[in-house]
Amino acid sequence: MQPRAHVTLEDVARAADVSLATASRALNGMRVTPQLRDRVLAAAEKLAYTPNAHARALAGASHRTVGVICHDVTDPYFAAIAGGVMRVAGANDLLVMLASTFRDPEREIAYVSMLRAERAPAILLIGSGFEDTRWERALEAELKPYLDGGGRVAVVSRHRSLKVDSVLPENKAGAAAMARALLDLGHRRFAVLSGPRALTTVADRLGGFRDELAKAGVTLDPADIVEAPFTRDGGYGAMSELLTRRSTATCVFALTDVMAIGACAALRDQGLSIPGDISVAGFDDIPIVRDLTPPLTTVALPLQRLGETAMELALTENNGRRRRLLRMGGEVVLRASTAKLV
Amino acid sequence: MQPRAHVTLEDVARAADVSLATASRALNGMRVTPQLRDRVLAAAEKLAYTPNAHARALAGASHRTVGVICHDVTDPYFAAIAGGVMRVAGANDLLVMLASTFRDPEREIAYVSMLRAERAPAILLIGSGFEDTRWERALEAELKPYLDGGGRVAVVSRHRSLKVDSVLPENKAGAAAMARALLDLGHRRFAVLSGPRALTTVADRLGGFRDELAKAGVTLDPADIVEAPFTRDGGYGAMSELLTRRSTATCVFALTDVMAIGACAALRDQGLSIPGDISVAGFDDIPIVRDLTPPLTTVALPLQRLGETAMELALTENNGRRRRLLRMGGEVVLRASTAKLV
DNA sequence: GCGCTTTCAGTAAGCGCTTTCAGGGTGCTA
DNA sequence: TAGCACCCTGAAAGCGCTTACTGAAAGCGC
Repeated sequence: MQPRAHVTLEDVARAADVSLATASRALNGMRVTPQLRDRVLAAAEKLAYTPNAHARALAGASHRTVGVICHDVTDPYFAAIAGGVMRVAGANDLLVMLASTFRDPEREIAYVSMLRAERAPAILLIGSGFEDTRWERALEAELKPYLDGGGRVAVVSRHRSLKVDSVLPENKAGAAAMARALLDLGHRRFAVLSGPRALTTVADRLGGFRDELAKAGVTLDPADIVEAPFTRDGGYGAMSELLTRRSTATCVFALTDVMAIGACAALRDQGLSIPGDISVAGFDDIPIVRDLTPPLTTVALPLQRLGETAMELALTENNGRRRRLLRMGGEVVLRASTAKLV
Repeated sequence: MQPRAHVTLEDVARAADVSLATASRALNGMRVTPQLRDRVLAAAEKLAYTPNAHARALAGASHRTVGVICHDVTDPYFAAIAGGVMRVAGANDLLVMLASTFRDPEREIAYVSMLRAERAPAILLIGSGFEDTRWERALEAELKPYLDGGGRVAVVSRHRSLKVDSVLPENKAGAAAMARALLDLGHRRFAVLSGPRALTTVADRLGGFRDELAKAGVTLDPADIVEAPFTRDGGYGAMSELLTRRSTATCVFALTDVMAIGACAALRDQGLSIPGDISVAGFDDIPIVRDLTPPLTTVALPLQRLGETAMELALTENNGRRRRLLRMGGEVVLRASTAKLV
């Protein structure tokens, strides 16, 4: 016998010989005579009934799937933050819909639109905004009606003009602190492995680093700044490029740990020792970096907490006033990948 | 002015002075007089209209969100597979809903139920099944009606009794190959860092390893098998335990790379050298292991392809006959973490 | 110019559920 | 025993959209 495509509430009601309303109430735990309730539950069980979430959502029941949009789930930085988001979501009995844009602004907007269509109660944007006015406008155009409709939005990282709750990692101050720490170690000649200029995170970290160096009278040679994708291979390529340029830097600052890992691989492949020949520092403090050899000096961000906090912001009312959680992390963690210069 | 909670198709139709049906057709690209279509599109744009996905799904339009359930997104193994899934999904214009069960069987079933309720066109189960009859029954009970209703399911890793399309990594043969490779290096005394016995993956890898050793007349001392969670910290703990037990093993085989990473950290913390004092091997070949020092010997699995293949299986018709893609990966990659015993 | 097909807009019937509203028992008070 | 308040159940009205089906106008051949 070919089973019906979908068992509906009506089937259950008929099997239990009650009305639709009673079946619905029994299934949702509202007041119903125990006898009837048992009949309904038994029928539902026997028919392997699953409510149609769409019908339910359409009929007004609030639903429990929040959307999280990040740049790349395979990047440990986002994975760690997503882990935090999911912890809090799980504790609140929420499903998480995780989407990966692969850093394509268009796709990011498409995802927001999709989530809006799904009437997700909350949308979390994890990851840097783009310094791109056209994109900002489009995103805002998408978000505005969503917010007006009662949707909740929270972002991790800076978005220039978004009027939403934000969790802001200490990118600028953290990079500045790193500059100071590296200067303290005696370094004077630096190279930076940078990411795409269009990301606000890049602007903040690079700016913070450069400005702090400038305060100490150290300037960053433009030839010592290499731009590459925010990936392991991006870091590898950028470091290789730097080596072919015969940079005289004694210390390389990678704007993310993931890039730093690639940089270390490139250096190893060239037979250079870290920190003997050159020091390497990163940013983020993703879990793996303490297991590297040498363990990586970096700027620590409480990644999991970033995610947890964002989710909490999205779950609590903000009464229309945007909240900004600043000063998340930013302490320099000196490990063995950076050496003191004598 | 307080905007309406949600702009509906009716608002658009009214603004464009056409009927609901015409508005719907215009928005969906069906044949409509250009003049009317433009009016509808302009109205939709002006009102920032987004169709309600639930209403649309309910009204019969197929929808484009597939569900992926994995054990832990923060684990690079799953992240890599998920990356593959998303690549194929993206190419087919599908949204991916990624859920993390944190290895809780109950939660896994809850997620399947949820996805079923959402009427997702496909569900992907990434990660080992549990050797637990009760759980299997429950999962099957959930999946059966879904499949009967036209849902598509694909799994990565072995599930004992699920009649669905499967992508099967070479766990057993891979572990056996590793045993042979390690024996060839001259090792005779092994320890294994194992995961939860309830996982089929554990049974396969441990069994394959042990059986192959047995063929060579080498037995695994039960005291040299330590069971711990499939995480970095699990590996760290298991290795520490092994050290306090004063195991005489010359080589440690961790059932996953992630555990191996933890094991290496534990060894380093005890001042032991790899592979000088002890050799370490893992399983999976997650991207990071080649950047470790020393790089890790492991059994290579084409992680991204695993995910891509699973998604492809779910997207193509199987005409009711389950397909099983075997022999995915399983080659031993010898790196510097294992030494030849003289 | 008439009757035919063809084209395209509008009307209305659901999709499966929640929830308001009304009605009919029941138990209590007077 | 009549009257009232309660509590439950059932009928029915949507939620916002898609898609037959209907019907009018326009194009065509003879």
